[in-house]
Amino acid sequence: MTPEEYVEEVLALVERIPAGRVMSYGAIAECLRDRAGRGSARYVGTVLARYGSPVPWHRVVASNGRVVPGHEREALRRLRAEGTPLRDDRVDIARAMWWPEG
DNA sequence: GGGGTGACCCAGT
DNA sequence: TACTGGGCCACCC
Repeated sequence: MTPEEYVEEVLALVERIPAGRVMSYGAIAECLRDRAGRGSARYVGTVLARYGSPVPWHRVVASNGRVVPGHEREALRRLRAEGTPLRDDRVDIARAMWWPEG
């Protein structure tokens, strides 16, 4: 599997995250590990930094609920609009975390 | 082939 | 709660 194909897998998964829910970088990496056989939280972050603009990237947050560095305002604005559970400027991961079925 | 670099994660303080 | 150090992994010089 080429890096380009891995990017496509990441973007496709991010697109499946429902409004009002989120996934962490680590969760995405672990989820794709079965399909792609590789990948890490760090690399998922790198992929979204470079290629994430077309997808709902604001639904991807760090495992501690912190939103995307450098895009806090935009991310929080969109998350609030979707009704994502927030605690101050962080996502309430326990309530918002989403996993694909299967 | 070696080393630098992250939109990370976790445990300890 | 905030900061630190170590581990991590794939890409890219």
